[in-house]
Amino acid sequence: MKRKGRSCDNQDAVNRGPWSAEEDQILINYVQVHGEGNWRELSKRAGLKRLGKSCRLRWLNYLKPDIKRGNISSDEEDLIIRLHSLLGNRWSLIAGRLPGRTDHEIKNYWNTYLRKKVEQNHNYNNLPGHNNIPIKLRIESPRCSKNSLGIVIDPTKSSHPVTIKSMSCTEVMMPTRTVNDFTTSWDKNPFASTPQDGHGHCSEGFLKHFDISDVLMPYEDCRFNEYACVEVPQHFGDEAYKVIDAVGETRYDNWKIDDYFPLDYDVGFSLF
DNA sequence: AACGGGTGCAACCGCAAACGA
DNA sequence: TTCGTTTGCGGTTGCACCCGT
Repeated sequence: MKRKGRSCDNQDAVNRGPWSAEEDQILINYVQVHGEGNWRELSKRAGLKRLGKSCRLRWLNYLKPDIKRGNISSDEEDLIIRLHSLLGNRWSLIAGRLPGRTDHEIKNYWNTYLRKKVEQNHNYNNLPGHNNIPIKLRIESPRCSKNSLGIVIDPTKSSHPVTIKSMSCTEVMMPTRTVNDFTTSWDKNPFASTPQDGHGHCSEGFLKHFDISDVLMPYEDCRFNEYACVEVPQHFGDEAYKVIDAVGETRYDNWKIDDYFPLDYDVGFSLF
């Protein structure tokens, strides 16, 4: 890849390379007066010998006033790690959950620092089977009054507890089973005693803890690119469900009980 | 002081989606 | 619907800086 401080190719003295303070000021002044957008035209009108694309990048990642740069806090770091494990390299989505941070900065921070840190983290890199897979999944059911069911598996707890949060569901599903064992009957699900209100609805924000080994069967190296199955009670029949990931994005609109979820960060089951 | 390898950051590239005529 | 343009995104790379030898 060629990149020089000043281009000497035929593009009529288009500046490349690092921005000067003067160029920055021109861009800031112009955007303050005329606003963002139409970057190619903006570049011309502002008298910047830069490609429009370059102006956009410079503004969005460095010059925009509400941008926070540097000093990423441990909380932010933690959030980035969890979101990355959930979303993969979808930097814009990750940045969208860190106010003031840009995808650009997060990407760089990840590539230069966090990735190594995470790779060195034994807990992350040495997940023995399912036990340490943190999962957050929500299934929307047409039978639920508020259409939601959430499951969080927290690997930081020594006993691998699972937290279930059910919000106003008329019925609670047990959503996590791995593919190689379908023998455990639904009746064993720990939600049989889910508290309900007088109208047959589960109480808002209901939480229940139980051991993950009760609900997840061991599956050899069940990590990325493996498959897991979500099992629901028989009486849910062939209805289609909506599957939403931990950040609220719809993954499947018409998920059926026999469908599988790839265990990677593109769908419902994800590290987080 | 000189050199070389490692690191971090900013800028660029290619591609695809979104937009608008 | 088509097609050109703009925008957004993620990956890659150039280069300055640091540090050890």
